[in-house]
Formats: sequence, structure tokens, C-alpha cells
Amino acid sequence: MDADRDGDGYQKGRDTRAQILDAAMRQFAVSGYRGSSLRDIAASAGLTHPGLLYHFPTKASLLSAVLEYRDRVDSQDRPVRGELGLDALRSMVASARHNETQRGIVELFAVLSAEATGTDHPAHEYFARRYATLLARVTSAYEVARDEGALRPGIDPSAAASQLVALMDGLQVQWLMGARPTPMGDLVKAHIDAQLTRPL
Amino acid sequence: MDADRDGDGYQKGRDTRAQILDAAMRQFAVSGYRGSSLRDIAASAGLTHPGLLYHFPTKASLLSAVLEYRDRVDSQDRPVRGELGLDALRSMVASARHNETQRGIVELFAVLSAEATGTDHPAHEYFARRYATLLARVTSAYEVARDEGALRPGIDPSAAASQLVALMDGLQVQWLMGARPTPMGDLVKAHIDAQLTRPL
DNA sequence: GTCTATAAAGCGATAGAC
DNA sequence: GTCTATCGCTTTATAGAC
Repeated sequence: MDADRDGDGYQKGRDTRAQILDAAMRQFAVSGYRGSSLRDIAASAGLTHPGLLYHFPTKASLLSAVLEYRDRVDSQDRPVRGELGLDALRSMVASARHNETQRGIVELFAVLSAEATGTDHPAHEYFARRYATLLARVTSAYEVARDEGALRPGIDPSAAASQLVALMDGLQVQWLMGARPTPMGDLVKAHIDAQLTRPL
Repeated sequence: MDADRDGDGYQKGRDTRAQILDAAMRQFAVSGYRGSSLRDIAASAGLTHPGLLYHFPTKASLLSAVLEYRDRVDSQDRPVRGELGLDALRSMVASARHNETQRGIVELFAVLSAEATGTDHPAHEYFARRYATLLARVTSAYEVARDEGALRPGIDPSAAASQLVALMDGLQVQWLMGARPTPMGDLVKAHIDAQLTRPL
């Protein structure tokens, strides 16, 4: 089957890698990239830090792997089919609701995205690209909604996209901080509904 | 006059303290709390790090002092008079516009607030309190607006407050990331206008 | 009030045994 | 593939001279 499969070596390598990625995700989420140490992550994955560095040669490469890993899991869990218009907006609401059961992942992205505003941060490129892609997708959703006559007059799709993405990011910080125990998804839906001529 | 005034000692102490606070603010803004070192901050303020520690005995105490310092400067610059209702909302827009000329301060609060979501972070209490106060103030503004008949029916003041604060926080991250070169203030005003029966 | 010097600990990364 | 041991560096914080 797989080119790398040579007895138990492959399986064990896969398991260890996955455990490291899982431990790293949790640690980066709680303490950020700069606040996390390879020793803590390795210990939490059940090995020493040189053991970890065999799989991921540098700390920055581990961060990249964690972000790729999250993207891979996400696209399996909730595949972004060619959703357009209102469906894409509905999937943003679904995403907000889903996130309320995933504190670790919300934490990971909220903490890292703020940390990565500096251009020298190893995840800066990733997040800059991520925002560009996301904003483009949401802008296009609002454009389709407008063309279907579902968007309130005077609302600019690009501005609305920035607002929606900002709202979701900001609510996550409030939620993490404990200032917002109430569902985020409802606030997101209410926001979108207020921009449309009819509710989602 | 002042009890501490004994020749040039007092003035010099004040100047050094202010220079340290200024340097620390810039460093915390760029690299966060965990990513900043006392040596770098001290050097940027023109002294060594033991010199710095004479004024602020620990790194955490320096962070607290920076946050207090910012609050003090803010309340002098734009005093929060007993603004109520629409005036309080207008002052949120003004605040968003003002922030566009203050990248360092936006960076400071965006980076630190995400970093401080963890309960063990030295600024966690500060930000939890800050959000609670801010949300209470904005909620009350929307309540007054509602009682004046200026709020669209069906909008909950507390939900609207969370949304507005989230929107502003989220826009700041986009702005810092370089994904939003366009004015934030206009997007904030547009958001509020959409919630009111007549524009601000 | 600020310095030099240093302690004590932790960091990312490497060497080499097994 | 994982370990022990260690290198070289940086960190916060302290001691003591000036």
C-alpha cells in the first residue's frame, strides 16, 4: 500500500507524530508560540525534546505542521464545498456554533493570530494568507447575495465581509476571556440577518 | 509641593520611569509580554536591565504599570464624561478612528488581550475586568438608545454591546495583519447605523 | 539610581550511544 | 526512533560597588 510502510516503523512514526501535533496544539493554544517550550510539548506527548526534534527539526517547523494539520482536519470535518451566497454565510454561522465545542482550537487561532501580527513571527505569512482567502470568500458570498437581491441596499460586500470576520474573531476573544458565556452563533446569525432582506 | 521632590532626584526618577514605560509599551506591543525581554526594553530606554528593575521590581509589575499608564493617558486624552446613549456610541466610533493613528497602542491591546485569555497570564485579571466594564458601559448605551426609540426593534442591548466590542477588536487584528488597509472607523459607524432607526 | 558581575534556570538545537 | 548529555545562549532576578 503505502511506500513508507515497512512493518511497525511506519505506524509508530505516525502515532508519535500525531501525539506530538496534538500536544503542540494544546500548548500553543494556552501559551502561544513564544510561550511554549519544546520540552513541555515533548513531555506531554510522552517523549523527550530531542525525540520530538527527530520528527520536527525546528520549533517553527512544528508550528507550521500544527497549522497544516488543523487545516487538513478542518477540510475533512466540514468540507468547504463550492458554497456560494447565502449557503456560505450559513456555513459561517455553523462554524461559529461548532467552535463553541472546540475551545482548544478557538484558543489556538485567537492567540496565534494576534501573536502573528508582527511580520517577523513564523506564522505571519500563514495568517496573512488565511485572512486574505477568508475575506475573499466571504466577500464573494455577499456579492452573490446582493445579485440575488437578498442584501440590504447600501451594504458593500467587501465591508460586510470584514465586519463579519471581525465580529467572529472578536466574539471568540470575549468567549475565551469568560466575558461572554452565551452562545456566539446566535450573535453571528443576528448580525447577518440584520444585513439581509430576509433571515438566513 | 510633592513629598518626593528632593532636588533633581525626583525629576530624573520621573523621566526614567516614563522612558521605561514608553519603551516597554512599544516592546510589549510588537512582541507581546512573553516575547519581550527586560534587557531589550531597558536598552531601548537607555539603561541596563538591573537599572530598570530598580524602578519596577519584576517583569509582571512592569506590565501592570504599562497598562495603568495607558489607562491614565487615555482618560486624560479622551475623558469618558458621563456619556450616555448615542453619545457613548459616537465616542466608540471616534475611538476607532483615533486608533488608526495609534498603531502601537492597538497592537498592545490586541496582542495582550489574546495572550491574556489564559487565567495564569499576569494581565488576565486586568483584561477580564476591562471587558466587563466596557460591555456594561456599551450595554447601557444601547439601553438608553432603546428607551429613546432610536434602537431598531428586536435588538437586544447586551447582544449588541458584545457585537460592537467584538467588531472593533476583530477589525484591529485585520488592520494589524495588513488585511484591512481601509479605515476601521467607517465600518464601525456603518455597523452601528444599521442597528439604529436613524444614523448617528 | 545606575552600574558590573553573576547566579539559577530555561531555551532551542546538536552529538553520539543504543 | 528515542535516549542521555551537553553546548551556547538568553532569560529573570539578585548582590554589591560606586
